[in-house]
Amino acid sequence: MSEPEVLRELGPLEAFLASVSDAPFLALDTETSGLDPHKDRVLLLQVGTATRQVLVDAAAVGPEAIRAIFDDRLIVMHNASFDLKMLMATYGDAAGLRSARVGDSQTCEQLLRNGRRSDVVMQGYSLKALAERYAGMELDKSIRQGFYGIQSLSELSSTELHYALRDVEATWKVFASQLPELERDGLTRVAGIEGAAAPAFAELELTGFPVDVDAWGSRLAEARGRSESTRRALDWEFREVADRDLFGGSTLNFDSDEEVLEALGRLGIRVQSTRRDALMATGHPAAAAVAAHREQQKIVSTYGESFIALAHEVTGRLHPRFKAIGAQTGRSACSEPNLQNIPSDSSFRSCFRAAEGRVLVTADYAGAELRILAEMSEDPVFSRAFMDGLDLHAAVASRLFGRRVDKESEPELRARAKAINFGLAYGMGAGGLAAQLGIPEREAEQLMQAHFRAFPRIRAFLEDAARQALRRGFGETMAGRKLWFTDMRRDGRDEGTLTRIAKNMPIQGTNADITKIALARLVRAFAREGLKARLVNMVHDEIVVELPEAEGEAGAEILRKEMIAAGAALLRKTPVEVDVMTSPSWTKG
DNA sequence: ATCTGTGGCGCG
DNA sequence: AAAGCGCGCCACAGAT
Repeated sequence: MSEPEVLRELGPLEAFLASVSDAPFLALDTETSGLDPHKDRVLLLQVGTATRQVLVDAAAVGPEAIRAIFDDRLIVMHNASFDLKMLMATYGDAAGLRSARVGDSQTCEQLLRNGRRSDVVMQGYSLKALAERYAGMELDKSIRQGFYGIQSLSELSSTELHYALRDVEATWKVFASQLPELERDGLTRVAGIEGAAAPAFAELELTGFPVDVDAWGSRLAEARGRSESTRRALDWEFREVADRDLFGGSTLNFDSDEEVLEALGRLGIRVQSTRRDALMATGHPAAAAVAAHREQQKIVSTYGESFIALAHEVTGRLHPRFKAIGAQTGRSACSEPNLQNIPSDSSFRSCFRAAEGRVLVTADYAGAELRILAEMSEDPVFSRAFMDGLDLHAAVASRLFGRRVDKESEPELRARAKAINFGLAYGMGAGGLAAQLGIPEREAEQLMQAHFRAFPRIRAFLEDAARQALRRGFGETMAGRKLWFTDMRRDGRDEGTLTRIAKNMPIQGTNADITKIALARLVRAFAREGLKARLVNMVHDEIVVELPEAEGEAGAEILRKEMIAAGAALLRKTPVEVDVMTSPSWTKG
């Protein structure tokens, strides 16, 4: 085996790029010294096609090499956001990665397999697995361990360099095989959306969400105080039926459902579950005390030490992992920590503060899912309400209850309509609606009937979505993202659950499509306008950006404009509204 | 000592 | 009081 050549200058790289200029796309891979862009770096760049690849010493070249590679070409990576994140950290803004044209063989595979049996059976979406399936190539991923912790390329063996080249070859072949399949399944557009959003997800992870660790600690201490007090209340409520420890507290473990149910039973309270609503429905103070304590414990445990310990030792910020396709609907997911389930009141949210001299701009789509439902169903009342800029829940309430309803005069009726809009739209039953509204089931039943009479298009659309899922075997969003139902019974999901998923997926998934289009447009717009704005969080229909105070106004306008444009790209008839707020800290939408 | 599944609950 | 959908994280329980 000959020693692969490692390029160290721009000239030879440009010559190589010229020699493959006929290729419809190039594949790119990197080898890094580790996974943390704030501690590790790119060591090696590999770029090429199925037949020709080169290696580039990452330390020997500058951002102009990255620009030369990307240069408005389609560049395909496997799990693109990781490579982009490392490249952004290594080469900075001058590399122009925020305007890159990107394809991602990993997300493409997720799009192709979404809900299909192979999605379940296949061992993940690793390049190794796909290379085997698509190209019959054997990749030995253990070789990659050899790169971690090394200081320079000279430590790499010729074997390791050959393996690095094979990863590019495999990525190219996999993507080339995926292209006709994407075309066949009508997924080309959404594959483009996912690729375009990859730089945005890279930026989200790289930049991180700025958090005031001291302020967080104070909020946590307050929550602990409340937790101690709810605990004392519990000890009192259960004093007759629990043993005491040395300090007079009860020895009951209130985190154990079994023990709690048993103890409640000894107090004469029969309840089937320790869910909050079940406890509250008993009307017993001891049950309410359990619910109150659990609420505090949830805060202390989920948003406690382990959460804030994730603040990065170098940046002091939270750098979560975003899964671009985290749900079968197409939604993203976030972990370590999850920044998509921070309590919505201001207690913890206000601890997310922009760095000195900067501000946060928070922008969220107003009523996104209901606008999508209006667009897809073409229901005249829903559509008219949005076109006229009306309050939809109030409009629906007026129609349902036969009199004028607005937020101020009839908050109760409006709240009912809101619960109906959100619940019934996705197949909630009369029982669920009754529980939600605290009304008898008979009344809920009548409310449902009235809703379906008043909005026949909503019902027809949802039932059609369920029917199509069974007949065609898949549901789809407005961008063509699909979820296959043919193999979903395997998960032991019953017919009812499947129809509800079928009703919900096009709506939730279209929302995800729109937000991803917006993310992609935003990073490009910020780069184009030369702003120092950075994406720092996204929560399904909300995007948070951090930028210098002086850029605040311009940045806020770009956010509004690009998010609205993203909505209009899919919703042709229904107007989209975006609420934008600028503040030193994260504010509730 | 770890692993897996479950119930519960934070968010959209 | 198993059912409106989608996540991730916590603690428990039962297993290895």
